[in-house]
Amino acid sequence: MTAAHDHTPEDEQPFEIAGLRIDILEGAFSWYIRSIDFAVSKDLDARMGHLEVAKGKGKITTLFLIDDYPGIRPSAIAGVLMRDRPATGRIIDKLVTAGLATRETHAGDARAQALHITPKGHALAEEVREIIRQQEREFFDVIPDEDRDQFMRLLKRAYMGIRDKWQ
Amino acid sequence: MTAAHDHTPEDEQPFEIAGLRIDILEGAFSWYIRSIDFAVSKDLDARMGHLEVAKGKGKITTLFLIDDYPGIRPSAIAGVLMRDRPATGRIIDKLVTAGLATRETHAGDARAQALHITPKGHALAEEVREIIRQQEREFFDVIPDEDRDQFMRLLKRAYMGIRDKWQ
DNA sequence: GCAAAGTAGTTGTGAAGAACAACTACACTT
DNA sequence: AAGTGTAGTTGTTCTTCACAACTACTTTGC
Repeated sequence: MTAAHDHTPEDEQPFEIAGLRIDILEGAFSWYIRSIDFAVSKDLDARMGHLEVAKGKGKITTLFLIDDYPGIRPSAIAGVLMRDRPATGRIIDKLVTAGLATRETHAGDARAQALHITPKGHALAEEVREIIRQQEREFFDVIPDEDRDQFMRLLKRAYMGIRDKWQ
Repeated sequence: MTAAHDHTPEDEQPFEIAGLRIDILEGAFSWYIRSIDFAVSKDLDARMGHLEVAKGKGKITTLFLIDDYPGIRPSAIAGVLMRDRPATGRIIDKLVTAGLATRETHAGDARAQALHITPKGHALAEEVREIIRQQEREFFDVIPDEDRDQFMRLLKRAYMGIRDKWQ
C-alpha cells in the first residue's frame, strides 16, 4: 500500500525534525549529542532551579567530589571537569560563598588548597543525588529497558576514548 | 545471528575519571552526554574558529536549513533548534549581517519572513559540511566501527523520544 | 644556600550567550 | 471592524567563557 510512495530502505528512512531534514547533520554524532545535551541541561536546570548548584557545567560534579574526597585539591577537580584552573576556581568560589564547602591551605603543600564539605553541602549533595536519580528515571525513560545497558556502555566507551585523546 | 554478546570486563570495573570516582554520576546518562558535548563542542569550535558560524548552538543548523529550504521561515528554524523566537532571530541576524543569507517578507504572509542563502552562504555551507564530515571521522574515531550503527541508532532514538516529550 | 624554573591558584577583562518581557505588525475569525 | 492569535524584534539583565597577567610557594641545579 505504501509501496509506490517511498523507496528508501528501512534503516535509511528519511529522518525529519519538525518536518524538515537537517542535511549532513542527520548522520552526525555531534548533532545528536549536542541536541540531547541541550534538552537534558534544560531539564536539569528546571529540576534544580531552586538550588545553589543549578546552572553551569561543573558545580554538581565538584560538590560530589568534595563530598567524597575530603581534602581534595582544586587541580584534581579541574582534571575531572576538563576545565582550566580559573574556571574551576570560580566554581569553588560559588560553593564556598554558598557555605557548601570550605577552603584551607593544604597540609604539606602551602601552594595548594584542601577542600572540605560542610554539613549544608553534604545535605545538598544528598538532595542532588536524588534529583539525578529522578532525572535518569523520568527523563531517560525514552530509552527502552533493553537498550539501556548497551547505550550506557557505548557512552562510557566514547567518553573514555575522547577523554584519553584530549589529555 | 546476534553476535553482540561479548561481555567486556570493563563494564564491571570501578570507573575512574582522572583517578577519581564520580559518585552517582558514574551511572548517569546525563553526565556522559554533557561531558561528551563539552568536548565535541570545543573540538568543533577549534575546527571552525576562523569561520563566521563558529561558536554557539544554532548557527550551523540554521545555515544548512536556509541552504536546503529556500524561503524558509524563522519559526520553522526555531522548531528544529528547540529555541524561542528571540534566540532564533538573533542567530539569523548574524547570518544576515555576515552576508550569508537574506531576509525578505514572505509572499503570502506579510508577518513572516522568507530566508534565502547567498552565494557566500552556500559556499560556507559546503565548507562546513566538509568540517563536520572530518570531525565525524577524526573525533569520533574512538567509536569502534562495529559499534557505530548501534550507537547512532540509540542516539537517534533517544533524541526523538526526548524531542516528542518536549513538544 | 640561593637563584631559576615550575606549579597552584587568583584576579582582571572583554566578548558572547541566554532568559524574559514588552513591543510592533499583520492575519484570521466572528 | 473588533478581538484574538501569530511572526518577529528589541531591550535588559545576568551569566558564562577564554585568555592573560599576577602572587605565592616549591623544587631543582649549581
